[in-house]
Amino acid sequence: MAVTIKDVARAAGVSASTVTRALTMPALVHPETRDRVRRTAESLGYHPNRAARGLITGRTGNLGLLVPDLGNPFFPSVVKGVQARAHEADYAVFLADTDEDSAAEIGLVRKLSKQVDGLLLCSPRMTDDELRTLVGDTPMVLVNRRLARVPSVIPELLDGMRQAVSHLTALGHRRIAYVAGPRSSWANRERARSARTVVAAAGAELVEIGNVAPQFEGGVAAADQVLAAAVTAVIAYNDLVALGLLNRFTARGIAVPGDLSVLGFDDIPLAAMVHPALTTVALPKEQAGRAAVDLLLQLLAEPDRSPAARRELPTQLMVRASTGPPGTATD
Amino acid sequence: MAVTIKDVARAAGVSASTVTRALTMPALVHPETRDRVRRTAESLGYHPNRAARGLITGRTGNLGLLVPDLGNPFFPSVVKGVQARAHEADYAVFLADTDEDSAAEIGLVRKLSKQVDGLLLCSPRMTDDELRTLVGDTPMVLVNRRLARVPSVIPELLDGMRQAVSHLTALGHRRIAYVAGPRSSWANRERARSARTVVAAAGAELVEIGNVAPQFEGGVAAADQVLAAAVTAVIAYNDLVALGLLNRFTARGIAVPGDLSVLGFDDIPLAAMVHPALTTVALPKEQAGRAAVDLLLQLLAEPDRSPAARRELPTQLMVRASTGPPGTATD
DNA sequence: ACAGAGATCGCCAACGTTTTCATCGATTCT
DNA sequence: AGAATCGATGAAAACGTTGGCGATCTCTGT
Repeated sequence: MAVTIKDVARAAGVSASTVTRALTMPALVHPETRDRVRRTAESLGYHPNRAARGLITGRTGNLGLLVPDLGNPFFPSVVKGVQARAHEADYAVFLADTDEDSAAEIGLVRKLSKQVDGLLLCSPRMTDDELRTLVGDTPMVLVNRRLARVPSVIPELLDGMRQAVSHLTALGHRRIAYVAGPRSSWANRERARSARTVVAAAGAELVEIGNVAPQFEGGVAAADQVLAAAVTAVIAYNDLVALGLLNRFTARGIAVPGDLSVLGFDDIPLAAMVHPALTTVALPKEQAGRAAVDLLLQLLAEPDRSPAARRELPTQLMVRASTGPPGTATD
Repeated sequence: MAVTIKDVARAAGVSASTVTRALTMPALVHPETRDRVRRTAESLGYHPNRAARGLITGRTGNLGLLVPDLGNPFFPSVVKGVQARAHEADYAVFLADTDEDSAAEIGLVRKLSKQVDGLLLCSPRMTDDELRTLVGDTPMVLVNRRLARVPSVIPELLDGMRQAVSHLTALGHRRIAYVAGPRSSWANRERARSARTVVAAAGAELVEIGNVAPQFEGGVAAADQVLAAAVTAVIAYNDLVALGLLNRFTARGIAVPGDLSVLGFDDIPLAAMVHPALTTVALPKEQAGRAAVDLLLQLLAEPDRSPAARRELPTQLMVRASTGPPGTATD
């Protein structure tokens, strides 16, 4: 079988306790024996059994990460950030995809919470109340959602929306549509609210359309309503929806940005690959993942302090080819 | 703290062993006590401590999944399939992204192998030799790669390529390019080989270009070489590369499919969203993930039998708008 | 009625680690 | 010089579960 701590102890001529100490509390053993123990451990290929360690310490060395839909390219980016940071800290991460289903989400939180030291909930779809009942059970941090008393990492959406709307009004747009995402999404509620605030402040008019699914199909479905709304620009809940709009507009012969400017949110890699390239508000994705792990690790290290740390990460407008002055269609 | 098996035992008036048996070997206890134990366990909210169980059984109840790049939409689909099937079987899955780096890959296999019952390697980039040294250490199954004596789930690439080339030659193409992906990718070697075989069999001519990174940028980089090769159709290593080609062709004013037909591999969701929609060979993604878990679970259940089970999954050509008869550009 | 078989269950050791607690020199302080 | 402190180590208990072994009891067949 695998090499255990006793094997190392025997080979190094010390007790098991000393081996443990040499490896995890180096200050407590004589430098000479410490090195000897470490060398023999190394040469024997010893790796502590995490189950045994977890049994006594109560820690698993694992983190859990829940995302609504890996199919939305936004989330893989966050996952990458989480992974990178977690592996640096020698944590492994359980990933679970909830398929945009809040019931599945709750079940997975319950199930995973026993197997991890802490949980990362990315854009959870459950209600605030449901979320609250789960908090306290396990250390957790929210990504892309805010809730009182719960640590979270969120983007500066209001500022992102301000950049987007400033861009559009500077181009001359005065009547702008917002295609809303899922009602259960905090990000959507926040974006809608920001849009209202910012558009009003700019003295322009906002038309709200939706809600639609946060996917390509949602955009396709909303496109005709956008056209009927007689706007000159449309801000989509996210890039996937924006791509759906773009697709349907192309199919109906609407020129973008000539007839209609389209603006997304997220800046998924895809946004720069399509034609016309999508103007969008870039959200920090990998960075959010890393920050969330940092927050969680900090929480695990000092459980009592700072009940609700919050990190707000900057956003940035990426101006590409899908936005322009209104009414400049060439044909 | 958490409720342990002793709490349940005390509450139900039996010994800890009986609780264990009532829950995991129901046949061994009297139906009446079994039900009583189960009810009290339920009411106390008892869940066995996995670390303790793992310590004695040597099983973790975890699976590991390695993918080269979550940013490639192909992999999230596989991941989804793996997750779904694993959760059904009450396994949790560790996900790790190797960033297309074979060294990181090897390290992660080593590291994860101690924390899981089995490993799923999706499109591993390491060499056959490296792979072989890792096998035997931990039960593992390969996805999208074949190696003697190792269980694997792969797509019927030759047949997929045959469908693709038949489609192109039926349209009248006689000189076809293949843009190769990473040299370290088995899938690429296999696709290239299939392309040679099938194109030759069809009496057409194949021009090989590359290797490029399996990403959008790879396609962009290869596009001009494709144009210089004077072909009428191009088959890309995968959809991402195909999209890169498409993008660069559009930028250079090349009409697709008028001047040049473009064909991809994978059928990532994105393929249907772009304009023109991409003709591509659809690979079973979620299905491959599920099949791989099935194989692994079967392997864990009966470690000795069938040293190298292999599942080959069918592929299917999705004809969309990026392919057509050669030389029909309208402008 | 009695031996043997089968069903049901409790006791206890074991899994590999961490963590007190105790031990034993060696050093420092008074 | 004796006491107190400190540094380094080992012995043993504990973590929560499982599984082998044996004890008890109820049947069955003779």
